[in-house]
Amino acid sequence: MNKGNGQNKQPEPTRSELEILQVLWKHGPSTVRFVNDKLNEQKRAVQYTSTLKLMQIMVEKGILERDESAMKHIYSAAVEEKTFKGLLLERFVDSMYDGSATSLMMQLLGNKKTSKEELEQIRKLLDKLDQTG
Amino acid sequence: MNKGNGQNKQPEPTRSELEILQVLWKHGPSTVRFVNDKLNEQKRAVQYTSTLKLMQIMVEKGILERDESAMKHIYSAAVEEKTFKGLLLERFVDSMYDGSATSLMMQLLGNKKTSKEELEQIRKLLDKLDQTG
DNA sequence: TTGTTCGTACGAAAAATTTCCTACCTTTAG
DNA sequence: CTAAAGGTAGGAAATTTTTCGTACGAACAA
Repeated sequence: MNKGNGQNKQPEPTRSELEILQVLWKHGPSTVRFVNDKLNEQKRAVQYTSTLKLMQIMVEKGILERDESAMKHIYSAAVEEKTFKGLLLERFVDSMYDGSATSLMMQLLGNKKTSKEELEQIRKLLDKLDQTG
Repeated sequence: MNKGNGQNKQPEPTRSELEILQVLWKHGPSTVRFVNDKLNEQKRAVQYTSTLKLMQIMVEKGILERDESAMKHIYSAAVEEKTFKGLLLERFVDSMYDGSATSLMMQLLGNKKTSKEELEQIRKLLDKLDQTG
């Protein structure tokens, strides 16, 4: 049981898997060739078949989807970007900041210099939350 | 060169290493026994020597420090919690949110329901940043 | 047709991470 | 003293993750 694909509960994407997801989210459904090129731009050299293999595995895991109708298979993320990142973020907060989103923000605001516009944007969001919440 | 320990640029702590760091940050300098117990509380079973080994490796990497004056070695984090987490956070933001702290916050505030107190706390921080910055 | 290019499939090697076994030393209770 | 309990060291095995070599089919230009 639990062998083929299927939308299992994501155990924890590996770092490489994440990189591939990023490309697909950013550029939409793509060929292996395209993804591989992107990776090689941003990263150290990676062989074409390595990327291929990884993406195939991700299909098995249900992280990616594949359209095989044409010879050049088209891969796309099977998980929605926002949802997925949200999940990872939550885990990050949980493990690193004891689940406190606030303390994470504190750290963030404290560390990096955020532009006035950004601060303003955040403030607006806070206001909106106050109203609705 | 670059073999023993020494404060090299952290390549990327593994998940297990992070778990150990958490314990040490939370409880301060500890014995392997203590850390192992904590891990077993929160996690699946881990053998004592596994934890030991991992912590030894971390010392070699310079992530942990060890006081061997007594028979029961005392381990402590060689990296400052806030700094280290800040670094990881920054990487997280970079890779996941294109470096935009704001969009991360958006996501965070949007997803999880944050208490009024927490929101207020953030607002205060924003004010302070406005003054100083 | 023929060979070159580009694609997938698949097995396995390589590397990195994690786990544990075994040996051996120290401390402590009896 | 002796046995039991608890430490560390280190090698090696087991897993997981990543990379690549090889085979082979389709497309395409010459």
